[in-house]
Amino acid sequence: MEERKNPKHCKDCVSRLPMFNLLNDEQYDIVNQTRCKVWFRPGETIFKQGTAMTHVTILTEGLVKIYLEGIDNRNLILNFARPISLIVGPGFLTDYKHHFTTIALEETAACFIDVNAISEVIKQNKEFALEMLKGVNEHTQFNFKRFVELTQKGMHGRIAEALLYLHNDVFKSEKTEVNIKRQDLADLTAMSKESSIRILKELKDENIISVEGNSIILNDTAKLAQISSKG
Amino acid sequence: MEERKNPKHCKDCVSRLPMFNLLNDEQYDIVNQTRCKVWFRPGETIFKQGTAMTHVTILTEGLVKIYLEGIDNRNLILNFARPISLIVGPGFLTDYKHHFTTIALEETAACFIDVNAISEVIKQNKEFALEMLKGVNEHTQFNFKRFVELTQKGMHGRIAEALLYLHNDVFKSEKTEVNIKRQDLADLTAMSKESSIRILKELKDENIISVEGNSIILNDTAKLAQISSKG
DNA sequence: CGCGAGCTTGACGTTGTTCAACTAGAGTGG
DNA sequence: CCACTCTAGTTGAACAACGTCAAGCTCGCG
Repeated sequence: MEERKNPKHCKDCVSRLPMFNLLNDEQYDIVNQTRCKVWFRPGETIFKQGTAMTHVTILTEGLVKIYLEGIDNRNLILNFARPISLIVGPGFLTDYKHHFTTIALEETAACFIDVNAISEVIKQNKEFALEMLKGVNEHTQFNFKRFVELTQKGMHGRIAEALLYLHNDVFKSEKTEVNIKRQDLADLTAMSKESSIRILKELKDENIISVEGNSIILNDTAKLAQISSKG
Repeated sequence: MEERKNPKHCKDCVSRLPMFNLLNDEQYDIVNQTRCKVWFRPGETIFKQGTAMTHVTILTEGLVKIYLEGIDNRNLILNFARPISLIVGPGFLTDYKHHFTTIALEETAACFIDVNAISEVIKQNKEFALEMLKGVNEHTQFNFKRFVELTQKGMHGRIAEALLYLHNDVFKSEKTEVNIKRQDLADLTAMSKESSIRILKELKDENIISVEGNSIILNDTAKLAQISSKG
């Protein structure tokens, strides 16, 4: 069991992405040769914006936040990622630099694969190449949606949207509970930390959510969806 | 001459993108079979957000604006495109829908190529596939930059940035003159039309720009760059 | 105990939007 | 030719949204 969690070879890994099933043995070897797995503690940086992109990252355990380092030390969180996710930034095939920073929020494991190995596999395997492009396009769709939200919705709508995103896509539990720091919520919704706190307080006063520290319980997701849509 | 501008076959087209030089004769035939060229007048919609993406678009003449249809009839302009540009939205390989609207601003010609033909060529030609992915990643880099600007800069910075973008990437002439409607400038910078007008007026009063109708002359690009960077 | 990081609150100022009114120019039909 | 209309631009005043600053708070941890 532990052997399969931390296997000798990629093709025996239970934490592999569906798209890796498209590879044949030879292509698995190419990927496996340069592969290395690393554990990160909460708060540790996995890779930082501006540095050289020598590897692509596969998140196999934990939780990370992915964000743009903006102006005057302000950040903009693009998304959170859960296993199993392939993290390939837009520096791939272009300037080979990281265009966002990735930080572990929980105990997190990541496999690193040399970009040249990935390029080689893409060249050898058409289906893999298409899946790669498909993945990038899905991310772009997500970004477009957020682009509109962040520029056109008011703060209440943005917070509501963010809470639903955290619930549906990041925490996904039966319980309607999400866990996030105030500053991260602010960076996710493009507002100041104080504003995010104030909106949370209002939602709490209306019993739409309950707050206890970093834990936020969504009592009324329908109401949140309504707030989100009307701006 | 006119023959080469409107040729019988893609491979004789002078308006083809560098990446199409990677194709062999057979692959050119695949692309050419379904190709059709259409002219659009200013204001005409080339394709609209939400409709099925049956073709990819190659802009061969003119100028278009590409924008997201947002909330309450507000739009967000992603970018302007000049020939020769391959326009492939994030619906490609995913839901095969258009995720943005494209409208001609000048007399514009576009070639349409069936998405299946493009998929087939991508599968057959590794280098072409890599170029495609590279192109998408370059767009993503551009979008990230704008994402930060629109959420973190003040109105002055956003207008200054927009004017420099229009000058450097869209109009590109020796003259420091750009041409844009007030509403489009507002949609490009995520503000109201009235605000864009007011900022332009301030810049005009400081002699940083000159305005005559839709024509804006950038008298002091250095100053604009400075305004853009300090927010 | 004391320290530091994150959270909270209120007061205040700034930024940016909305609304309404007015203007200018281009096209259209009588 | 004029009246009419439509669109785009412009302006000011009122208002709402949002950020900043400063202070005090809580809680875990050494």
